[in-house]
Amino acid sequence: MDLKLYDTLSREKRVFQPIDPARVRMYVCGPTVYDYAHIGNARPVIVFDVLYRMLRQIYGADHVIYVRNITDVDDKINARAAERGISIGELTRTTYENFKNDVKALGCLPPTVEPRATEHITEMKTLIERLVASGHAYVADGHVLFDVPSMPDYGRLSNRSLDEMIAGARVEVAPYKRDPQDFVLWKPSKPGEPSWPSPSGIAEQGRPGWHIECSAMSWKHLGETFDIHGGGIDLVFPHHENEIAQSRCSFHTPFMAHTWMHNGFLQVEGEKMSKSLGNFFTIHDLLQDWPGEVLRFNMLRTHYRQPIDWTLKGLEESYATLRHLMGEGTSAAPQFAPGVIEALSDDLNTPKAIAELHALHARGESEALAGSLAALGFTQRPRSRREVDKTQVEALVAQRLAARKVKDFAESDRIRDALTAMGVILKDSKDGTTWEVAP
RNA sequence: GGCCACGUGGCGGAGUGGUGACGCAGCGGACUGCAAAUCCGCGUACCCCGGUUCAAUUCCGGGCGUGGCCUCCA
Repeated sequence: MDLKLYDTLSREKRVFQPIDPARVRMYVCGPTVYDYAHIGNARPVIVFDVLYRMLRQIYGADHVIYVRNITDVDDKINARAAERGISIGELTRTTYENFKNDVKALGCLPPTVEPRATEHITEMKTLIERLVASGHAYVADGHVLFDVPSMPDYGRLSNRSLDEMIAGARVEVAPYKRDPQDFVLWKPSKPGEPSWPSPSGIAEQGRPGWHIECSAMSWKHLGETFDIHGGGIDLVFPHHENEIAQSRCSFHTPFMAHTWMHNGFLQVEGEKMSKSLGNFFTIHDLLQDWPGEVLRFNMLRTHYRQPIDWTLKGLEESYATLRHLMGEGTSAAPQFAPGVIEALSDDLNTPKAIAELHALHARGESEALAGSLAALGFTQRPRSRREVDKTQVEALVAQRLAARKVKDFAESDRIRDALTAMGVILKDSKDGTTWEVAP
C-alpha cells in the first residue's frame, strides 16, 4: 500500500518514495531549550512520532533515521539564564531533561539522533564559508548574511515572490544588509554571550544565526538531501525557507528535502494560547492532571494539518474513549491492523485510524486492536490520578455486597454513595463487583 | 495591505459529484433491587450567494467568519 503525504512545497498529496528505502531519513525541528515546552510544542513531537512509527513498520526499524535537533544557542536562552542567575549550560541541560521526560510521558519514541546546535558549530561554519565562496553570502559589519537575491527561486515554499516581500517589509532594515530580505548566518557576540571564532575572516568572536543550525545538523546526520522535513506551520517562513536557501546553495542541489510537512496550530478553548489570557499550558502542567496517553490521544483525534482546539471537554472525552478502547489493558506486540495502516497511509489520517480502532473494538478483534494501539504508542490504559485507600474501598465493597445479599438496599446504596463521593465507581455483574477510580 | 489554511449535526471529527463515516452527549429498549458499566436501536449537518452539472456538502468564482505567517513563536 502506498503511503501518501502532503508536501507543503508542491501543495499536493504525493506518494512517498524514499530516496533510499534502506535508509529513510526524516528531520524535525525540535525545541529551543529555555523553558518547559508548551502543549503546542507537543503537537509536532507527537505527530512525527506517529509517522516515525509507521515508517519503521513499513521500511523496518533499522532503516529509518529520525533526527530532531535541540536548539541550545539562542537569545531567549541567554536572557533566561541571566534572569535565573544560572549558566547557559545548566539551563539548557535541565530544560532538555525536562523535555525528554515530558515527551516520554507522551508515548514518543526517542529519535535516532538528537543533535545539539552547539556541537555543530564547525559544520555551520563550513556551510557559511561555502556560501560566501560561491557568492550566496557576504560579510558585512562583523556579520555574515545570506544574499537572498542570489537565489532566483527563493520563496517557493512559502509562496512569496521577492517583490512581495520587499513590499510587505515593515521591519526596520539593518543598515549592513544589501537587501532587506537578507538574513543572518553569523553575527557578532556581545560580551557575556556565547561565542566562537568566526568564519570568513571575521576577527571578532561570534555566534550562529538561527536558521543555519538545521542546515548543518541535517547535513551532518542525514546528508545533503533527505526524505522528510517537518515542523510547525509557523516555521514555513522564514525558518524553513531559509534552510532551503542555505542547503541548496551550499550543495547546489535542486531540493533539500523531498517532502515538507507542517502541522497546524493549536488553540486553547477557542482562543489563542497566551500567557496574558491565562490559558498557557506546558506539557509538564498538563501531565500533573492527565495521563500522557490521554494528551497523546487528544492530539491525534484531529488531523495534523487541521487547526486543533485544545479543550477540557476534549480531554475528558479522550480519557473515556481511550479507556473504552483499551478495555482491561490487553497488551500486544506493536502492529498496525490493515484498516488502521490504510487510514494512516492517507497523509496520517489519525481520526480515521481511530474510527478503525472503534470498528476493531466493535468486532471484538482484540488482538488487532491491542496491536494497533501499541503501534500508535498506546501501551498503557490511562489511569486516574486520584488517590484512594484501597483497603478501605475493598472493605466498603464487601460490606455493600453483604447488605445486598440480605436485600438491605438502603444500606447498600448508602455505601455506594459513599464510594462515589470518594471517587470510586462500582461495576456489578453476575460474576461479582469490580471497582475503579473515577477520572 | 500581501501570502496561506480552515468553516460539516448539541459537541468532537472523517469523507464523498448521486445509497447522510466514527466517537461523545441525548432519546428508547435489554440487563439491574435501583443505578453504573455493557449490549441493541434512533434522531438531527455539510457558513452565505452565484456558476458548472441530469445531480454539489463535495468542482469553480465571489462574499462573510476564524486562525496562521509576513517580527529568530510548533
